[in-house]
Amino acid sequence: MRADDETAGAGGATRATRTTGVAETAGKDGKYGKDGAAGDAYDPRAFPPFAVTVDLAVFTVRDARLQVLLVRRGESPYRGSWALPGGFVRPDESAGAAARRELAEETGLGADTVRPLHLEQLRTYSDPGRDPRMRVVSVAYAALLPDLPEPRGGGDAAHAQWVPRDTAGPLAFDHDTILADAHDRIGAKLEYTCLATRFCPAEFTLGELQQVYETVWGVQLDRPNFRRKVLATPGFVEAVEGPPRPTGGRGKPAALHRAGPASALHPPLLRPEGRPSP
Amino acid sequence: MRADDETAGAGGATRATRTTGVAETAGKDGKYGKDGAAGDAYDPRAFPPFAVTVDLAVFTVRDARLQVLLVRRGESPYRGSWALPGGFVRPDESAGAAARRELAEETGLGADTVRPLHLEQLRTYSDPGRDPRMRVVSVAYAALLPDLPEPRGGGDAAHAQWVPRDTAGPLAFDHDTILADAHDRIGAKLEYTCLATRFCPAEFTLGELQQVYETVWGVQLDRPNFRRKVLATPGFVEAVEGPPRPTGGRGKPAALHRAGPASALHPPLLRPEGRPSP
DNA sequence: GGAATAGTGTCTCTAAGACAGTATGGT
DNA sequence: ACCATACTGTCTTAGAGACACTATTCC
Repeated sequence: MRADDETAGAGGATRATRTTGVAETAGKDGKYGKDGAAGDAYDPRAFPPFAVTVDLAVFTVRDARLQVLLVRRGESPYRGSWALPGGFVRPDESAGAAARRELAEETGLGADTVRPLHLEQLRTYSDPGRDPRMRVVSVAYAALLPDLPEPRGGGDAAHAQWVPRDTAGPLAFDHDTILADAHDRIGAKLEYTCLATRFCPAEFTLGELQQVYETVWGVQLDRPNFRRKVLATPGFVEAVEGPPRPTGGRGKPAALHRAGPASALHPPLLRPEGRPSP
Repeated sequence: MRADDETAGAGGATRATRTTGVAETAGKDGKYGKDGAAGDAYDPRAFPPFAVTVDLAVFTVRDARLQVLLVRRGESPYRGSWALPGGFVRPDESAGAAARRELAEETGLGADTVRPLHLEQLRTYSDPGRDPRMRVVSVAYAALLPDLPEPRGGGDAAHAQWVPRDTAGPLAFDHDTILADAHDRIGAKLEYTCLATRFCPAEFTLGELQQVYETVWGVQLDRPNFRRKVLATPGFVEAVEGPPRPTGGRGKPAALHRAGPASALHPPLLRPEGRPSP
């Protein structure tokens, strides 16, 4: 598990710009919304101004590898570097809505396709020095996609691209940290939730589901035991009637399943070796 | 487990004010820091302005009850209501640093006392309608305190007060949700981390540690089994040499322990009944 | 002695790890 | 024929639940 607070933010503090004296005053004793020293009249300028963005760590499993959606930056700083997709939160939407909107834009998928996808708020990155130009607070989200037929549509999203997670080189800003946190979180959630099915299409084989676990965790699992565990967990998967599906040419075709109604796994499906993060 | 995205933020959208056309433009195609349509020159006003605050869910176990630190609001809206302590993030500090600063201010504890305390970022609340006056994005933190000798110091913090978690009535803003999320998260983290020792003083008995689990989870645990599990987990607790401590008058004095170097529990200490949240 | 809490020991049962063996498809 | 994958079954072991029992203190 990753250490998870950025409390020691003092390192970036000297570098940060104090934009206005007004802001400083508000932070010190105005304390908007918390105590009443300033009285009821509210001055919209009496708070420190921040930009709020969302950053997305979008994962899929393709070709037995964990892949992440990246964009190439077209402007400085970090011009030419890879970065996580993302953008501004608009004045009239929540961060979650912004994340879903950005996901649709960057993948080129339609709103209907994006709606049922799993979007999970990871954490918020707020170090004063994380963007050299100004104060930006970013709410990070992790998204899980099945390996969709339309890789990234044909719209504005032509610059977004799937990159294997382990070759995702140095990214812009603090996006390496965000990506690592996202990978950790997804791996941990596979243990005690039914999240893995979100990496799979509507109908999938147990081999494909096992592939998700093996790819995200980077381990090999025993097939009979995996099978037993999944089938013994009520509501994790449901058998689909009908003919089995051939598995990539070779071997016996496998029975199809779909995601069941359960969302949590009890007891959890712990990864081998005990340690939560590799 | 609690549903965890606020994607359906459209409900508050109609109520929100569009402050500037500039902001809207920035959100639509400026996309600061993501793509290069606007060129390299950066206009500090070309982003939607947000206020960023931190909210703290500060827990302790006292008198065998889970208690949370609340403040009473002195101004509208929600004047007179209880609320979570919190305040603005300053221009030169991270949200984590702001949370630690606010924790020190609200509890009246010194910076040295506050430094080693566990502060965990929960999630960020960003619904456009969550504050009726303006757009405020709040990063929520959970903090765990041992039952300290100085309940809340003697400074500005006279208005902060410990309240039993189950009687924490309707709170201001969306603080009921934040508090519920915080309780959920703390409960879940007790299962697979050594966090429980953070509720205890430097030296504690196994009975006190068990009391933490029972209080946060709201269940009864079998003492021998709890003992066996804790002692069998390497690095969870260490025996302290010296005389045992009498336990509240009655009964045999208990041996003292201190927190060990481990941070994760493998395998986890699952709560009874299987369900993650009560 | 009785009540209360600390601590030990033991039996049982669940579920995970390991792995042998069978079934059914492709080439 | 051979290989690859799907699926079944069995043995073993780690660890949790349940609970009987002993130890030490205050009243």
